[in-house]
Amino acid sequence: MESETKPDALCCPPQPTYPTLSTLALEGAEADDELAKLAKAIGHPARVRILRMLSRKEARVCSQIVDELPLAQSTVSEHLRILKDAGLVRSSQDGPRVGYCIDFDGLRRLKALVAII
Amino acid sequence: MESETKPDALCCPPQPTYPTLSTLALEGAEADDELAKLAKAIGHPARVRILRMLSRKEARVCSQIVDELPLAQSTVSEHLRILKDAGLVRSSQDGPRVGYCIDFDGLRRLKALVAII
DNA sequence: GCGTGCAATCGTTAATCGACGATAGGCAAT
DNA sequence: ATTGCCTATCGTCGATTAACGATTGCACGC
Repeated sequence: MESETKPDALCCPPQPTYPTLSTLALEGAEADDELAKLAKAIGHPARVRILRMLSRKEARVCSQIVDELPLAQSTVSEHLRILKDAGLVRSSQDGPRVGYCIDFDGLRRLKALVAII
Repeated sequence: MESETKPDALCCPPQPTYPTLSTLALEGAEADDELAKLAKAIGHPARVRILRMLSRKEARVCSQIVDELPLAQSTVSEHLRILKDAGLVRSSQDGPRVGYCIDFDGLRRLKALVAII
């Protein structure tokens, strides 16, 4: 996998200083595919709940998220993987635990793409 | 089906004067489910393309949409049904044809729900 | 009434998703 | 090194999705 490895006091590293966000297209076939991919990632109630949890900073460690949801640990892990693949969530190792947080770049991108529909 | 039936010069009737939009919750389990449902509806490139088409008023009649996409008529009809079920699209009969247009209430709702994540 | 053209529905198939239990891997104490 | 905890991955199963061709159902012109 391509995870981050640097631990952090609370959660993930301070975002790699948003790369090429402003140069990305908001329209066209590529943007359509990108929006579809992001939307698909939040197209499940459990994943919306996880995103909301993280955005309130209510829960960050995987086990906390598992406790909040009526789902098996493996299922939650899979939802987290989907959110991570979509670029909406970041993770960091913190000893034996894994901290999760919002990927604000991805979320901003989603909001921008939705806003201009 | 529960379609609209009143034809209109170009497309759909002038939106039934947005009902309870401002009283709907933006958070909580119901809002999560609602967002997931809306996001799922646009979680496919073809449906994003259709929404964009309609928002530009580039194509409104079903056959036009079919012509713009590399998909069979039945497949496009299914995508339109999904968008309609989600409340993102409206339809109106115009003789033997069917006009489609954005449901601005639904789209606004989607944008609002995404914006506050 | 009768064909014609357009769109929705049906029926099928392959692929993907969602969920789970079981297993494997990694890290920190012991 | 061994143990114990936490998370990711694997394997499986049923449900859902996406796509298509074929069929049905309408609304109009003739």
